[in-house]
Amino acid sequence: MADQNGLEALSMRKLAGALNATAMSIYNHVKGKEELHTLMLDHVINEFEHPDIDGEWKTMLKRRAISVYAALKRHKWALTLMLTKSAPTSATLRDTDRVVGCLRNAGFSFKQVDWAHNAIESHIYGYTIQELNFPVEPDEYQSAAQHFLPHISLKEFPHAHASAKAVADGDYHGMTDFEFGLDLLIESIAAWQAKNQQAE
Amino acid sequence: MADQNGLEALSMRKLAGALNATAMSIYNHVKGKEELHTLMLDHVINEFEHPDIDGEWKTMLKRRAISVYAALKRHKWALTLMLTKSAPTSATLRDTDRVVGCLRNAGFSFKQVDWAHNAIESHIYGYTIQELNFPVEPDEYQSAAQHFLPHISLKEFPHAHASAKAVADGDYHGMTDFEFGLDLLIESIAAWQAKNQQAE
DNA sequence: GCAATAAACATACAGTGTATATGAGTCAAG
DNA sequence: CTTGACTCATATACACTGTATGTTTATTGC
Repeated sequence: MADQNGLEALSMRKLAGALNATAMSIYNHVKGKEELHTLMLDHVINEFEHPDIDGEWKTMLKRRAISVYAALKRHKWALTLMLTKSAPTSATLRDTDRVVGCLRNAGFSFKQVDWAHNAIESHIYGYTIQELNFPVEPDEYQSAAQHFLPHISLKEFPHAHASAKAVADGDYHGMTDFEFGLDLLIESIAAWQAKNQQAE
Repeated sequence: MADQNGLEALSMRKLAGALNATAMSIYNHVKGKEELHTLMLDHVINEFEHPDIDGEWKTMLKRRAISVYAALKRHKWALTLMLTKSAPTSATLRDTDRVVGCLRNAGFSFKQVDWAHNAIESHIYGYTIQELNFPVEPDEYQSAAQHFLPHISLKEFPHAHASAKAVADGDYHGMTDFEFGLDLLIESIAAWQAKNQQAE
C-alpha cells in the first residue's frame, strides 16, 4: 500500500480494510503504528544484498550499495521512516555485520571500517534523498528545463539560468549518476586505507 | 516550535495558540500546512553560507557544506521536509546559483558542475540523515556500546559484536567525522576534473 | 462617514492513532 | 465434560489532526 500510494495512504483503518478486518485488530499483532513502521523498514533492509565477507571489498561494497539504492527507490517511504525511527533492529545488525566483516577481512582497522562504511552510506542515502525529492523523471529533463527556464531570473541567478539553459538546449542530458560519486569514494577510501595501514 | 519539540508537535492549532489566535487565522497568511512547511524549509536554506563565486572552489564548497550540515542539525525537521516537498523555491535557486557559479569560474563544465555538486550534496544529506537517526549522543558512545553489547549476538553477528566491543573497551571513540568523507570527495573531484578538463 | 478590504473568528466535517472493554473461538488441565 | 486461560476480532469512544465554509470584526483609502 505504501509503495503504491505513499506512506500517508497507509492508515490503520485502510490497512485493516485491505485485510477484511477492523483497525483495532491490528493491535493484536503489532504494538502500534511505530512498530508497524519498524517492521516495514526491516522488510526493506532485508532486500539489501549482503556482501560476501570473503569477497573483494571494493566490488562487494559497490554491489551492496547499488542494491540498497535500488531498494530505497522501490520503497520511496523507507528513507522517510529512517528519519523518524530510533533503535537499530536485527535486520540492520545483519547488514552492518556483513559490511564490517568484509572490510575487516580486507585489513581495515575498526576506525577505518567505521569511517569508510559511514562515508559510503552517506553517499547512498544522500544521493537517494535528492533523487526522490527531484520532481521530474529523467526522460523529461530537457522539456522540464525548457519549461522552467523562464522562471529562473537571468539577472538574479545567472549561473543557475545558464545551467538550466544548457539542459534545455540539449548540450548535455542533465542526468547525474549514482555510481560516479560511489566510485570516487571507494577509490579514495582504498588509497586512504592503504596509506594509513601501518599507522593504525 | 519544531526545533524544540519536533515537527509533529507543530499543529495548526498549537501554532495558532502560540500566536494568540485560532487555527483558521493562519490560513489568511498561508495557503495550507504544505506552504507553511515550504516557508520553514526556505528559512533553513537561507541559513546556508553562500559560497563566494570568485573564491577558491575547494574551500568555498567545503565551508558551505559545513554550514549546511550545521543548519540541518539545528533544525532536525528540515531533512524530513525535504523528502516530502516537491518544487524548488527561490531560496534553493539562490544557493545552487552560487555553487554553480563558483564551480563554473573554476573551469568546470556544466556536466562536471552537476556531478560534483550532486556528489557533495549527497554526502551532506546522507551523513546528516545517519547522525539524526543515531540514537545516542557522541559523549555516550562508550557507555552505550557497553550497554548494547550483550544484545548483539556474538554467534550471529560476530563482526558487529567485535566492532561494538572495540568501542565499549575504549579502543577507539567510535565517532565518525563529517569532514572525512567531504575531504575525500572534494579531493577526488578535483583530480577527476583536472584529468577530464580538456576532454570536455 | 462610507465602502472596500483584510484578517480573525466560530462551527463543522472527515479522518487519524489508539485506550478500553467486550465477546467469540481454541486448547489444556482437572 | 467442564473449567479456566489464552488468542484474537470487535465495538465504542476520545482526543486530535487539517481544513472547507460562512460570518464578524478591524483597518484602510476616499
